[in-house]
Amino acid sequence: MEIEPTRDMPPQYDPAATEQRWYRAWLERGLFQSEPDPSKEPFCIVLPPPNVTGALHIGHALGHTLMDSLTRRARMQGFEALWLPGTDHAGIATQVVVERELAREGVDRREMGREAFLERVWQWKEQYGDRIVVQMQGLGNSCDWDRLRFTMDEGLSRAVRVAFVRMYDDGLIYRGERIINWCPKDRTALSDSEVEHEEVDGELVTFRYALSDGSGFVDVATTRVETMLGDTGIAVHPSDERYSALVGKTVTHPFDGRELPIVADDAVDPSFATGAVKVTPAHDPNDFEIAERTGLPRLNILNADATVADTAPEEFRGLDRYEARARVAERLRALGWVVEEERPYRHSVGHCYRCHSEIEPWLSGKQWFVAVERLKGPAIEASEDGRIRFHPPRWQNAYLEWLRGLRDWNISRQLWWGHRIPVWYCPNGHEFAATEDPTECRECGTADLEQDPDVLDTWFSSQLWPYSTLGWPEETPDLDFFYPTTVLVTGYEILYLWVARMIMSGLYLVGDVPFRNVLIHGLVRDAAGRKMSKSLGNVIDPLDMIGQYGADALRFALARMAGPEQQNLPLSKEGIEAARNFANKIWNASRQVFGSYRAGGGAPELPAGEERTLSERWLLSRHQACLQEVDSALDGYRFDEAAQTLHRFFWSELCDWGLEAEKQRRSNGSPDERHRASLVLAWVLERTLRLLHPVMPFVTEEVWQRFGAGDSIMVAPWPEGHDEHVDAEAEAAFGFVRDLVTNVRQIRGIVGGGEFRLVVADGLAAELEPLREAVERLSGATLSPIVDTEPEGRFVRLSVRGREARLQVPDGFDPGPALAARRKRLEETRSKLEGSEWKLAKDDFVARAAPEAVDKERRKREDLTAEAAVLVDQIALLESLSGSP
RNA sequence: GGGCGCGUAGCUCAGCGGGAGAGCGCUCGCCUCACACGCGAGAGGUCGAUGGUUCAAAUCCAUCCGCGCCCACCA
Repeated sequence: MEIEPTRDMPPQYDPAATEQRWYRAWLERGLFQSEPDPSKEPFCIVLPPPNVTGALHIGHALGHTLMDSLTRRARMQGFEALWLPGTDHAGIATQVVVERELAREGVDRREMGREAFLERVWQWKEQYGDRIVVQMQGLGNSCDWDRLRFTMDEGLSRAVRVAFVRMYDDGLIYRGERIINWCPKDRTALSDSEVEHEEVDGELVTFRYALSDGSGFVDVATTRVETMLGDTGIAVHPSDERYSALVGKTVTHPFDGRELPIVADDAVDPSFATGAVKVTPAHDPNDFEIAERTGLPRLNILNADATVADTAPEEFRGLDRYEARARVAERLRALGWVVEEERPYRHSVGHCYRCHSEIEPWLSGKQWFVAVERLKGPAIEASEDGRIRFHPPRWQNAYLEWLRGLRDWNISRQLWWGHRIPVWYCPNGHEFAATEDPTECRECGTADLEQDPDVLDTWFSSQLWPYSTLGWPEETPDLDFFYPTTVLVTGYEILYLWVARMIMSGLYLVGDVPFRNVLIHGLVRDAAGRKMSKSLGNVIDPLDMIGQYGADALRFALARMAGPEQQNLPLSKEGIEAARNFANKIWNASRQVFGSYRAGGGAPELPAGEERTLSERWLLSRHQACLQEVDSALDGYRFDEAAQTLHRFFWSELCDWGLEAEKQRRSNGSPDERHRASLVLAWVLERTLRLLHPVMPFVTEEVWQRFGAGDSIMVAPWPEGHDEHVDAEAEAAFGFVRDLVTNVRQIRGIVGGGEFRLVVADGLAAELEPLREAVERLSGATLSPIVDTEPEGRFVRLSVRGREARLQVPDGFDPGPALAARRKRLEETRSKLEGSEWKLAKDDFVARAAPEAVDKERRKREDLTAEAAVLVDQIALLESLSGSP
């Protein structure tokens, strides 16, 4: 009887018709929601909040796939699993986007004023801020959307103010006048972590200052000649004999006649260039410090937009910094004071991580800083004593080194969009921080208060994310239950910017680490290993891919690459296509099972052990191995291994052998018999679907529902181990069958007409009898016990795992291909055998190698010898069949 | 200038002390009653180079070559 095609399952899986339906169902049933439940263990991941301005890119897709897989598995394992989503207000990024929009309307934000501008940004946020949320849902993310947070929510804003005030009152936040990283395009200060250093081709210009007393010159070198307009001194190393006589003298500035003292300072490297440094305290961090120590004055010669300020000689005023660079060089040349040709010079220059402009070290009045000295220690300890574990562990060193070298963090930004610094000033010179808007000065009672105009670095609010989203500073049940969170999943690019700061602030403000594990995943690249970028045109858009191949396919393609050691994850359309094919395979294998299995009656149950066939016992045993490998892989965040194990088991074992072995049995007999013959397969399929669900949520749910085994696979329990299914005997016995079949297939080569007959000894024939149909179907040869007389001339001898069989071939059989393959294999076998014999003949090996190694080598020699003999035999027989010598 | 990582089949990578592996691609044959998004059978590698340790090295050590990344206030 034929297997009836399952009526409601078309031959191709259609993700588009499936995914949204299930996502809505999950949402409606509230399956993503999580509340503290003392009867369960907590599991919590906070989503690294994407920028509200952002669209879902492939990097998000990777991180989200990993987080969703972890969360879904934890949920199935019985944890109270919370994946907490949210978005980041992303100070500069968002402000720039809205400014650009305004520019198209011909409006400058400064014209509209702070309040109107902020209103406009909020409007923008209301309109577009949810876009990325919708995109995340398309990926299948099982976030608790009822808890969606935004870094500028009322609650989180309060958390920011409370954190600031607490640190301010504790002396950890201070205001100071120090040189900072200034982005002239965004017109704001940046922290050190927001500056990206890049090698740039520039020029090293060496020029001279004349000594004021006319006794000579001092030569200095610089890559930014324009800064000489702000020079206030010359520094040399104290023990540099070339210059020791000059210390204390002055040089005269060529353009404005200022006298610049020559000072001595240890920071000068006598071996670099001329050994004398022009000191520009307002435009170089080193020079700033030299000036601090030696008392040189500061002279700021740049405006906020990096044009030359009025403090410089008139002829340079208003010039852009690059124009000024050229003009100053030109004027020096005109003076004959450029002593060397300007030399091409490759050096490292800081760039803004947002707009990529060159950063200008600048002295821009007072800025707010976080003093990191007291925060570092606990953060270092937490990692060293294992309270936080990095995956892969090598990131711990990077983290520790960064912390040890960390300097105070500039947190004030000269922007409007963001958390305004909660500090107020009164005309009497008082300054204080408050969590709520004050009405009068705390010290003198005056109502004439002015709030600091700056806002906080975006990362100041995101560093609070793991606990502010759980209700901090209130002592909420959420915070109590879910904090510290389980694992933070992120790329390495924000390890310092974000991860390290969460750890420092969490320890300081909450008193415990924010997460127990940090999973640093690699970077998705194109198939050629290049970074994806718009300019290269090699960007893979996750939304496109979901549309074309389905979310499951994209997720599987990403997960199969993502191990903690994998730094580069090359993704290609072909890879996603292969994953799509896998989803289709799952679908079709299920169709096949449901062709005989009577679905709908709940989770499949296994028949009693003695009723199981050999291939069923084999499949159950292999399934246990699969389960174990998947568990251990996922416990170690080795998604690549888990995905590959599932792929191999499902495709190469379950489908290629488990499903095929008893096709006949499942298509013969009464519906009842066919159902019984499908029980083991259905059982294994149902469980394998559960193992696949965290990575491929949609297709697994769509198929799993047909079992009628529960509300949703999302809340079905994670499969438990069944040690009693591990069956070495069945694995060996069925392994023999597989080898036998493969041997026949190899000899048979091309499926031609005529009858192939597999002739075996009586004992083996009896053993294979229960598998007769499977063997015949899979090998394409009929099985028969040995007959009294030798089979007629046309046969090939087989030896499988030391057991003999003969394959009788039909008249028209062309032994050519098989013959060629066997000859090649014989050659290989002989060369291996030679190697093995040489090894065993060597006294050193037998005497010094481990006894097991020698035994193994002896067995290997025997196997190879036998194999070679069989091959010689086969070749002779095949030759006689073809009539060639 | 420090630190980390990588060079294995055409491509992307696994293996990390004892018989060279996977996926994709390629070749050949098959529309075999779940799936051509499929089935079966194959081809393809001096494991970057040199030297060392070892009975034994893709695997450990050293040096070199090539590539990538992170950190850094050398004008």
